[in-house]
Amino acid sequence: MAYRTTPKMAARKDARRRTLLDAALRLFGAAGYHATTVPMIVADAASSTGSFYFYFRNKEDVFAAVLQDLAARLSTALNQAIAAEPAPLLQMRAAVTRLFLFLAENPAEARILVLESSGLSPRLEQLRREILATHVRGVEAALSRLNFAMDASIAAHCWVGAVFEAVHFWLERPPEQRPPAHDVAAAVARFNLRAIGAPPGAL
Amino acid sequence: MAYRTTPKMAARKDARRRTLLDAALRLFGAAGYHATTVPMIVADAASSTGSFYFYFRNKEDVFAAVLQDLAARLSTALNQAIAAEPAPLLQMRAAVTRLFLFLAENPAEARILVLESSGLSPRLEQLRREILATHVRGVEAALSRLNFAMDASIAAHCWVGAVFEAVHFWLERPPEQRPPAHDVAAAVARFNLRAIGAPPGAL
Amino acid sequence: MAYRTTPKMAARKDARRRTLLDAALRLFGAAGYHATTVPMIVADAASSTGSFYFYFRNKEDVFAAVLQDLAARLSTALNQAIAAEPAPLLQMRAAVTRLFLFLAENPAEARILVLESSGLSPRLEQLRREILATHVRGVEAALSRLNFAMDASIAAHCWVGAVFEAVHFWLERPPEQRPPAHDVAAAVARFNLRAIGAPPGAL
Amino acid sequence: MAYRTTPKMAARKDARRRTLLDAALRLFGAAGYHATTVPMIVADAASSTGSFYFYFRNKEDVFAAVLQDLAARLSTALNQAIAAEPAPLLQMRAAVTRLFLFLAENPAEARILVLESSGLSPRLEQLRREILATHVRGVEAALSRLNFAMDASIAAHCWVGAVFEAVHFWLERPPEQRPPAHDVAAAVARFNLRAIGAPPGAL
DNA sequence: GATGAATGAGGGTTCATTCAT
DNA sequence: CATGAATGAACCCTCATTCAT
Repeated sequence: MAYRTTPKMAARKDARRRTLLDAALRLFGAAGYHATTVPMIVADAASSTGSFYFYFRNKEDVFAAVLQDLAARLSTALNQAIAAEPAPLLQMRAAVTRLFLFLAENPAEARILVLESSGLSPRLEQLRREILATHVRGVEAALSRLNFAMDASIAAHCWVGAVFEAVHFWLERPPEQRPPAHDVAAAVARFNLRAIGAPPGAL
Repeated sequence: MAYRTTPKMAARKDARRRTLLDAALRLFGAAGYHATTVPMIVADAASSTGSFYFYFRNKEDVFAAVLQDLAARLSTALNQAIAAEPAPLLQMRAAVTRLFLFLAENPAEARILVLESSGLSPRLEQLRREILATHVRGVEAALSRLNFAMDASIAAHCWVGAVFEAVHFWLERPPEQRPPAHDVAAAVARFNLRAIGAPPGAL
Repeated sequence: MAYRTTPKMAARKDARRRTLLDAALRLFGAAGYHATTVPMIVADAASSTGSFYFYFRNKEDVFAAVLQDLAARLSTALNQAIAAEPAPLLQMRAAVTRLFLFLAENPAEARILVLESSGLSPRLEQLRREILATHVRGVEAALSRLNFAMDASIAAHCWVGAVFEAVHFWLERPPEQRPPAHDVAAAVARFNLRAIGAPPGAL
Repeated sequence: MAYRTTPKMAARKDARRRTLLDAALRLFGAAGYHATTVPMIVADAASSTGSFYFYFRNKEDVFAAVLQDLAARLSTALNQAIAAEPAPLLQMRAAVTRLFLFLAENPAEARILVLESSGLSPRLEQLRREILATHVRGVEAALSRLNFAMDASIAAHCWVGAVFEAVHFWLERPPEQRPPAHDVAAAVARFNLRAIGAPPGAL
């Protein structure tokens, strides 16, 4: 009846968990889910198998945690970008741009979200799609409000698909050959805005 | 009496290879690359492990063969669709529509191209990008000829990304909830044509 | 102000040990040695791993402690039962009956003694045999005194084996299908007494 | 269309399976289920992990196979012994004797059947008990036919328990200190026959 | 060419035990 | 004395690949 859990210990615990999570993000992003092994994560985090399974139920669980962490950060970034703009069309443009830039600046996150589709468990695939779906729904809602003549749901998916493929293309090129991210983001935004029938003045 | 290789034997050989290839396509499309094992393919093709490794170097090799076979069929389909149209814009619309329909009608192929072939080995990734790039270059060339003001390369990627994501979305819904494939294909075509600045009359 | 070890503290210490011991008994009895983990015991006792290893050397050690505790209680029960009877044959009957009833009334103890403590480490096996041997020797001594014509050692083992197997059989049936414990105990006693040649009048 | 499975290959296959099975029997008998690992079995059989899992679904499966093999051999031995005797009581005596001798001559089998009770999976425990139960039912049926005044079911369990404990006791002694197996078997038989009220002349 | 038994590296995971706080 | 985070050895099992027949 003496030693309680101190705040310092809790901080250590959180730090260790973060270390593992960061290593997982890095490796999942670089090698994909299947090629990343628990021993690899553990080594990269300078931790141990035991610790890993102390903080996460299993490999699937870390991936889910990585995904959720990523979703939260992406969501924050997008909301900030949107909130900074006054009008709907400007908000949509800001959203595309920010999404592109977020992924361009965070390649690990981008690879996980955009191309790590292969053979995840239903639960993980569901989680990954949910992140996209959240974004798609946001676009869809905006499109509906804008009242252009089109199927908002389909257009929203095309919209997101266009961004992802553009990011993928940009990321797969060697860094020194990449055009400035901002320029590409702007071009993608123009593509999408024109696609939904935005007036030329809005581009 | 020594046997020489007769044409009939060569046909047999090709048939066996095809059987394995078809089984692989089916299984990769249904379960994904990682969840499909060589024993599964072999069982599905009513063949044997030994035969498998006679016809293919390894598991990655069948996947590549499946991808290439798929690419050839897709390319044929697209070229036919394009050749049937007189004007550039009509051709581009036909290409989008045909691409969407081809994938919607061949879910195994779609899953392989859109979902499964990401995040695999560099060689496979390369192959997949090649297939995509072929299509993208076609779009890019057409866009350049149309002479609209835009970065043709980026637009081409957005264009393809829009189709893929739309297909993915369409395929992941339960069949009874899917809107008619033709309608969605048309909507996607409109999205893309508008995005590249096609005159409203062309939609 | 330095604290000295007070009697109250010693009591606390013993209490904590007992809590762990009781939890271990419960779990070993319910799930068996291998399926019971140290974390499980610790959780059941609302204690901690650290405490566990303060009071016991290791997992094997708790099991040994559980066995010894059990042996002491069983021994007390048997001695009481025997002391209450005037004549040797009556005492032997009382011993069988009490043994059966003790195990029937304490299923956790029974499973540990009859089922679980076999096939473990030599040290544990040794301990279990010791407990059994104590009882066997009692029977053997009684048999020798009775002077019947037989190998007392072998008969003593058969005697104990008969009781254990009968208990096992009784315990493995669903509670609602079990005959009254007293009846079975009496039947087993008759079996054993007849086996050692007790006169029919003694049954 | 040429090489079929030859008888020679089938024989090899059976031999390999037997090798693994024998190694498993040996090790399970010596160390128990939990202390025996698949690597140990594989090493003892001079085989490989892959082969092991080619012939058996998993570790539990080998144990089941060992148990079934053992049950068949024991059953054969007992049936032969019984068939050789003309009268019921003589048959029962022969059964006890043979059971004892079988276990005394096959220590690995004995340890598996008699004391490897600890913590097996329900399925395995069920299988093990079923072997005993078969024997118990045989005894029970015989007792019922003899029409002695007793609960045949309980007596049958005591009967088997007596044999097992006697075997266990005999086996745990160093070989040079063991009394002749035949003498002990005879003593156990006398114990059991007397227990069921056989007339003194039958002993 | 065809077959399928054999291999073994390597993956995910558990859990008894230790030790800094 | 109490706590629980940290460790890592060892387990069971899968599956791509090889090779004798």
